[in-house]
This record gives sequence, C-alpha cells and structure tokens, in this order.
Amino acid sequence: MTFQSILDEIKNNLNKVLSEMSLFDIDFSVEPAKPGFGDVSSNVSYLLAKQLKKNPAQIAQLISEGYNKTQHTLVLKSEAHSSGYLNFFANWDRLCQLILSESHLDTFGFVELGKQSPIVVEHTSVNPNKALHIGHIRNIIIGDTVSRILRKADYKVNVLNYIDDSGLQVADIIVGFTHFGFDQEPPNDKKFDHYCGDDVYVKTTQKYEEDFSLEEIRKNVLKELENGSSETAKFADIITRKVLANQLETCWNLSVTYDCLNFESQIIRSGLWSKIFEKLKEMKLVEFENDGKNAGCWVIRGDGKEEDKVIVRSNGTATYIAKDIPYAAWKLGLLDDPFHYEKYPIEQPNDQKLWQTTLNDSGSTEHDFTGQKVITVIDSRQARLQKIITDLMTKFKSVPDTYVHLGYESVTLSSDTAKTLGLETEGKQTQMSGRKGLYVSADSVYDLLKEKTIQETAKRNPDMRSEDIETVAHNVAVGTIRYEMIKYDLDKIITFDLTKSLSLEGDTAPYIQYTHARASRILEKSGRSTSIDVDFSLLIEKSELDLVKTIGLFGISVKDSANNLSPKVIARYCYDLAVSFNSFYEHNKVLGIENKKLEDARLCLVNSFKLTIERSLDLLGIATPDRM
RNA sequence: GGGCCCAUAGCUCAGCAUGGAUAGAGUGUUGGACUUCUAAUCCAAUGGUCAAGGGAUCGAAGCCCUUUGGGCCCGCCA
Repeated sequence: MTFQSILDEIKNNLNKVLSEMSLFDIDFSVEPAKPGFGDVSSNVSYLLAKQLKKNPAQIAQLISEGYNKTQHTLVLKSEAHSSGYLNFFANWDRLCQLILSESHLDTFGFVELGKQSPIVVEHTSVNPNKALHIGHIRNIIIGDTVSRILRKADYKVNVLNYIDDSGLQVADIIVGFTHFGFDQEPPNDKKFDHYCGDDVYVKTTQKYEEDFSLEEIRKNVLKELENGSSETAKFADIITRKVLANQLETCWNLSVTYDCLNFESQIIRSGLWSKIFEKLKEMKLVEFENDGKNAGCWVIRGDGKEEDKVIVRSNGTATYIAKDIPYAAWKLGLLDDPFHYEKYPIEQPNDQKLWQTTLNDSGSTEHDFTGQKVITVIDSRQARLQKIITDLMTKFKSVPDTYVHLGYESVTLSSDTAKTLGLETEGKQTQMSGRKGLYVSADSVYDLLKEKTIQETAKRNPDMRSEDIETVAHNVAVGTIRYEMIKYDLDKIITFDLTKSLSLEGDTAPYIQYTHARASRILEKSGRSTSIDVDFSLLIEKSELDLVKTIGLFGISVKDSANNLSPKVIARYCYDLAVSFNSFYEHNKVLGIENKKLEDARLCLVNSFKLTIERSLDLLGIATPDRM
C-alpha cells in the first residue's frame, strides 16, 4: 500500500498536532490532492471551524505551523491554502524509492481484506438453449472481474455458474427437436448454440403464438424434464450439454473461467428443496393460505406494501423462486452437501480446474465450493425476487451482508443497431429479446472486432508474422469488449451500438494496451535489464512524478473497488495510469539521453509502469501485448 | 396503485458512498505536433443554470423533501 504510507504518516502526525491542541476524535480526511494543490490534502480545518470559532484558513495556518514541527519523513512541508484546505508536499526522493521498489514486488497491489475467507461469486447462469449475447456478456464480465479483484483482496474465491437445464426455455428447444422436426445437426457449420438460439428457439416460440393448442405439448415436455429418468430428460441432457460446451467456449475465449458448474436438474433431484421447505415451515417463514386469492398455496409474506409471494402452488409444485432458495442456502454452506464432484470433460484454457456437480458418487471427489459470503450477479430486473432470497438468507444466517445480490442495469440495443436486425424503433433504444431473435451475439461482436484489429495491426506492423497478428488482434478484441462492459457504473444502462462500440481510440482498452506496448518497446530497445538500484532524486519532472504517484495509487484502488464491489474503479485506474504514462512519454525521452544515470532512473520508472499496468489490466482480464 | 434505477458539455460518461478549493474525461467540431523510444498518441481551442423547485448547513452536483422527464419490476410464467 505504497501511497497509503504517506497518507498514514500525515494522519498520524495530524492527530498528534490536534491532541496538543486538546482536540480529539476528529474524523478528518487525508487524500490524494487535486492537481495544482500539492500531493495530499486534508479538510481538517473545515471540521474545526465551528468549535474553534475561527475561519478555516486561520486554522489551517495554525495546524500547518504545528505540523511542520512534527517528525515527518515522506512529507517535505505542509501549507495552508487560502481556501482553508491543508496541503502537503511529498518528499519525492523517498516516495519514489518506496513506490518504485515496491511496485517491482509480486505482491504489489495486494490488499489484506478477505484474510483468505471463502467467498462465492455466481455469474453467467444463462439458460443452455442459445448462444450468449452481448447482454449476457455484461453479467459474465462483471462477475469475472469482481472475482479477480476479490482474489487480489485476499479472498478465496469460488466461481460458480448455475446451469438452468430444466426450465421452460430448454423445454422450448426440446419441443422444436422432438415435435417440429428440427434436425440435430446445424446447417453449414453453424455453431450448435447459435443454431439452437437463432433457429430452433425463435421459430418454436413463434409457432406457439400461431397455435395455442401447442401449449399442451410444451407443458408435457417441461414435466418430463423434471423427472430425470424420462427419455425426454436424457435427450435434453445431451442437447443442453452441447449448448453449454459452446457457451463455455465463448466465455473462455474472453478469458473467463469458473470453478464449478451447478446443474439445476440435480438440485431438483437432490431433495434439497424438501429439506429447506421443512426448515422454512419450522421457522414460520412460509405460511399456508386457507382462503383468499392464494388459497391452497404456501406463501412468503410481503413486508409492508409488498404482495405475498407464492412459493408452492396449490397443486403442490414449487415456483421459480422456490428453486432458488435451496441453491442460495447451499452456496452459504447452510445445508449438508448432497453433491459429489467430477471434472468437467473439457479443460479450461488456464490451469484452473473446472468441476461439475453430480449425484453419482462412484469415484468422485469431495469439494467445498461454498462461501462465508455469497455474491450473485444478476441484472436488476430480478431485484425484487433477489430481495426475497436475501431476506430469507439473512434470517437463516444472522450475519448481515453475507448474501449479496450484485445487480446491474441491462444492455439495450441502439435504434440503429435494432434497425440492422430488422426492427424499427423510431429512434429509441430497445431491450434485447432471445425469444424474438432480437440480440447481438457475443461471438459476432468478437469476430467483427478481431477482423478490424487484424487489419489495423497488419498495417502498423508490416513485418509481423500472421499468427502474431492474430494473437494481438485476439487480445485487443477481448480487451475492447471487456473494457466496454466494465467501465460504466453498474446502474447505468449500456446502449450497445454495433458501430460506436467498436471504437479503438480514446477511453478504450487498446488505448491502455498501447501504452504497455510503448513501455515494452523502450525496455526492449534499451538492451539491458532494469535495476531498482538507481538515483531516484533525478526524477523531478512533473510528468515523471505524476506517473510515480499514479503507480502508487494501485493498492488504494483495489481496496476501494473490492470494498464497494465496484469493478469500474479498476477500469478508471487503468485509464488514469495510461494517461499518466502517455504524458510522461511525450514529455521525456528515456533512451539516448546524455545523463546515463537519469536514463537508468527513467528505465526503472518505465519498468514499474509496465509491471503495474500488467497487474491492473489483469484484474480486468485484459492481456498486454508487447507490440501492437 | 406500489417499488427500484437514471437525469452533469452537442453525444457517451467520471465525480456523489464519506458535503469544502478552479465540476473532470472521452467523443464531436476547429487548429497544431511524426527524419525522434510505435501518431491506436500528444498539445491547444470550443463546449456546463450539475433536470426543476424547496429545505437543513458557515458551505451542496453530492444530504433530505417535492415535482418533471426517461427506463425497469410488481403471475399459482421461468
């Protein structure tokens, strides 16, 4: 926590100064200063204005004088600003040394928040009946990025993907295959998940609208799916696993990986529901309705103005939300684990092992994928249902904030993009719909970006081998998608536009990746390995010190981001870091300058930057090409 | 009818949690910088009644209340 050192020093010293003035327990701020106001600022004098009956500027003057008498190593001096702020100027010789040497350690940016406690992050959880679209991608990238950040914050993260393989959407494509004559082989090399989503699913649901009598078939298939031993269920298992494999391919391609796949069909067959139902009845969290509109149902009472929620229908079957309750309790480790675990048949591209639940105990391994805390990434349209689950879990495990619904706004299509898909929206953005075939698939966006990047990279690097161009283009395409999905606040709607979202300039991943390529090139051309045994006092230019400062803020950003489950904080940090480097790059020459000691110091700085941008972009799952 | 979210520059967004200095980026438009460590870059200009109104405060883009505009959710569907 490098820059934190100077903040800590100032905080301690300020407290000393205050206690000499017989002032205690003042909750003042000490934070990195705005440009032009020194290096660190504190609002302490504002907070004392009333108590001391003096204006803030006078108080700042007083404290500043006191401060300059204290022992300080990282601060050169403090200064009272006429506004009342107290500004501090850093001892950059020492701070450079501290920040730059620490940034060379593998642990740089690591913060001890989680203390290795297990935490569950569930994301993706897409019905296995279609290809992933750009809306799913927001969920997936948020989940994956949060997982990476929590790992950096010392949590033991278990990443889960819930496979809803027995719901209505799956039933729909099964009906398509078994009743409407869709071939099991997709036409001309189409990916199977795209075929199921674009053709089978869309056209099958269309038929329902034309002929309501088909509803009967659909209901029967759904019923057969829940009974695991039926032929329909076995057939559905084959189909959904094929789709799932394709979906995972898309995820892996975007550098997203998991620890365990949980299948809904197995949760249903495990009998977890009846156990949790008994518990709910015992704890009086559900009540049986004798009359009224929900007569014959078991309901959860809504608090205040909320409506009661039916969880068991009058025919005895569980509703959608009810299926989520045992899973939520399982994730928190509140139930005896009925599952065994086996390796997923396909390996993930990184070293991470992928497991899947099974009810078959022959030769399988025991694992614990539960967590003391659980984070479920689902879009905010489900907020109401998630609140019911969260409330229940809080009653089961009486520790607050252990079950968190991490909600986010949806991705919509711009009017122009909707038009290219054949929908006229009169200039308005529009929600995507899998059922109507109104979506932009993740694979197609990736392909478009990759093609664009291949051309750009080939143009810039005529001597580059085509497989290297391919790799660069892959990394840039993935980076662009991931950055676009993470840089906005979670509660901002992202309007996806096929043209505008493919930009590679400005506040984008390629901009940041490009700074890494620049840094790599300098280090490569220097022809030697960098040392941290250099004269840091030679780094005096504003753009040099700004870069050092930004590097030093990495840990603070990680902490902020992890505490608030706010992945965009890291995206902003990466961007700020890249801007600092570009400014340094434009204003200072590193190689071929007369002062060799300065060259050494700058090389050290470039290397620190390179390591830090690699680590911070890695938190976003974005790779850092050496050339591009 | 009830609930959740959003509103800051022409456009897309930071800043709001934890009130304090001169409200910042990108993009767009206009001009400038490649014989130099890669111009996916940089520099400059342009652009703001922080939706409106009220309140508490020495002090509000930020906190509280109201209103307006926009999005979403409220089934014995999933």
